[in-house]
Amino acid sequence: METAAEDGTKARSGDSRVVTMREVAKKAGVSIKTVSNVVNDYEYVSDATREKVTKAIDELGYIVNVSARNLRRGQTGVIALIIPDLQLPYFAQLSSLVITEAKKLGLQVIVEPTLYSRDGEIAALHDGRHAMLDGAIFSPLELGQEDVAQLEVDYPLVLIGERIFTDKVDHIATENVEGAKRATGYLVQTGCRRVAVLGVHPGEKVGSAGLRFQGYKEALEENGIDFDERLVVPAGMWHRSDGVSAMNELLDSGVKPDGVVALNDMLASGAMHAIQMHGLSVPEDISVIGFDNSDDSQYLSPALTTIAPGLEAVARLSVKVLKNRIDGVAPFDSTDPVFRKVSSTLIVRDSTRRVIGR
Amino acid sequence: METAAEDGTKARSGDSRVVTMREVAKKAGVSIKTVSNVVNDYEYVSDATREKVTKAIDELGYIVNVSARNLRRGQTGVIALIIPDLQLPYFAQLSSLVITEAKKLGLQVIVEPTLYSRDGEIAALHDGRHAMLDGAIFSPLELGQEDVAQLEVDYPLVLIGERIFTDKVDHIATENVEGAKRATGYLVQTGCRRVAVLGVHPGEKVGSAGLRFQGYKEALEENGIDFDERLVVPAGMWHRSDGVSAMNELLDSGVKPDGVVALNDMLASGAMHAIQMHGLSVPEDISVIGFDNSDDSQYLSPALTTIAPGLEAVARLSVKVLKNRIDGVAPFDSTDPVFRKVSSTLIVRDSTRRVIGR
DNA sequence: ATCAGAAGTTACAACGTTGTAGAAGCGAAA
DNA sequence: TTTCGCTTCTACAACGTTGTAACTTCTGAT
Repeated sequence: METAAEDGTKARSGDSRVVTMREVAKKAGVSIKTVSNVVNDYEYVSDATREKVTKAIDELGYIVNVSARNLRRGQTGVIALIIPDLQLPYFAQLSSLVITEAKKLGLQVIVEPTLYSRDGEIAALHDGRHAMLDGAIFSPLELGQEDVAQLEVDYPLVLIGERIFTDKVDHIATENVEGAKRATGYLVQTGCRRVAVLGVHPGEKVGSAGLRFQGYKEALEENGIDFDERLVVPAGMWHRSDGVSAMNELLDSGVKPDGVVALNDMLASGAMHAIQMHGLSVPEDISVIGFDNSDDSQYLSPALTTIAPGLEAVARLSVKVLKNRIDGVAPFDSTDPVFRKVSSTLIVRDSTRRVIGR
Repeated sequence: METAAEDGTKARSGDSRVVTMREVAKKAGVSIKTVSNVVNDYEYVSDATREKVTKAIDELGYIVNVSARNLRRGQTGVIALIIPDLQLPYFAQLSSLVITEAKKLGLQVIVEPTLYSRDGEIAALHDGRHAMLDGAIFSPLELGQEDVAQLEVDYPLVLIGERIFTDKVDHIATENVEGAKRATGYLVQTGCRRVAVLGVHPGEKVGSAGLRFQGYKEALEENGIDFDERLVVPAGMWHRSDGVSAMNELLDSGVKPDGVVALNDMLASGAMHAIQMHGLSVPEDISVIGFDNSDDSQYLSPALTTIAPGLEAVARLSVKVLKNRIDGVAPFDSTDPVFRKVSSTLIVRDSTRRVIGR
């Protein structure tokens, strides 16, 4: 079954030796370089020659040796996506989209989960493995504003998210403030006057929790609604069970909210559960709105109204900018680092009441 | 800012040229091959030389050029993981584990989602991109028993899951039958006598749904409980909302189950919701048990009792077997294709009652 | 002192591709 | 006819590494 080759190189198991350009060239009766030219769609190849070569390629089942090409070109066509955890729906979705976008541009993706470790993030950025990567997209979770220096690496890097802000690295951000503002504003439009917020991280400024909370406050202010400290419920983690406890805490405390802005969909899911367990109904008694438009938010009962942060655009833009950098092209006609904020969308489903007067 | 190199090769942006073994060798006063030997931990290098070289490497900031190594060795150290969808928690978890295991063995992973397309699966298996991959792990969803031939590829391939069975390819399977049997048996031990099953795919034999349903039936038989067709609820999809509808259907039909085996955790989550919306409680009125031990099953209310299919083991074994094949080593001392079934575990949480008599 | 064998090191030739530079062919302008 | 420019094709030399085989040097047994 195994074919052992004469020299050190191992032949792939199966029937055939590996075909090289040399053999294709011989069969087609042209030079190796001409085969290369055909493979790379070089302009100045006559139709006759092109056809001869293509035929030979097909007959021999030739495929380019990517390692050799990489060596010669000094590139690999592979980028890294550095994220905290592939199991978090948000990042699973992001990864999926990045992989799809990268494929369109002929890039492959190696996903590198840092598993919530600061050292993991630093290691991923500086790891020698990058020797074989053309660039990286990085979504920090542990690294913060004080670690800006870590981002100065010697390969193309695109930053996503809102943990760190710097003008030295390309950055694709999402509308955390604006999104939460829109969510809160929407609840107000539907008639809510006592809007609670779940999942706040007290003291945090930069980072999803801080920014989303800020959006909540801005919306209240714009709508002339007084901020009420008692309607603010912190939650360190953003799992479903944290939403359950936070909501229970709120309901048991006696304050009666008529709307809830959950800082992510998991919290919203837990909150809805807690509300229903209290014998109240969503959205009649209390409206609930989430954030992220995670894959299963539409399958909750009731289906969750939420903010879609535009991950597709984040994926598309970050891959595009990275690809430009790799190719030495200036993205968006600017040599400076790019900063782009992707706009969010309100997805209205059944966990909120109708807008008044429509 | 950009440094343009003299010849075609682009230097990485930043201050330094790329360092090669040649330069390290010169600095350390040894041959290139000796540097290579040090880098590759070759046994017969004197301590003095090793130190000289290591020092030079550090000072110059040398890292191996993986493309050159790949070319020379005929390998890339990269494997593909072909799965239906990275956004499904089950596959996100699997991917995460495979990446971790692969890293331990010095392999990198390219995740290739086929997005529920038959052509996607076939393309992923036969794609020319595999030129740069050492092997692949494949979890089929669309391909079935009739497609066995598609698995005959000329690179190392490890199959996981239960859609296809063949003795020509290494295969790591999970205990679908046994797991569902254990789940059902456990409900019986806790006193359930009218155990419903949710998510059945009528007519299916191979595949998770068919196998898990079979386990359910075997458990009933072993426990001397009559099979009741009315307690079987089909569901094509396995989303949370499908669990809600299936459970509603069951409860509204008048049959009164005292236990529910949901064929996955999402269905279980939906089922619990429906039960609670009917004013019944879990587990007092109806026990619910899931399957998969998905990441958030512990965060449901109540926390879900479920079957953990041993994905860590699947990941560990599949990567190990693949690595062995790549290295030309016989896994588990057998040259024949490997077939291993990973054992499942019952995770007892709060959605089921206590075992009687304990 | 001699010699076998192990330990330590090295020169050389690949691995398969592509950039460079230039040759060959050909038609049109001078 | 010569010259020029364009198209088409090719020889050659890298890219940076590692396997092979051979060459030293050293150790210890004879």
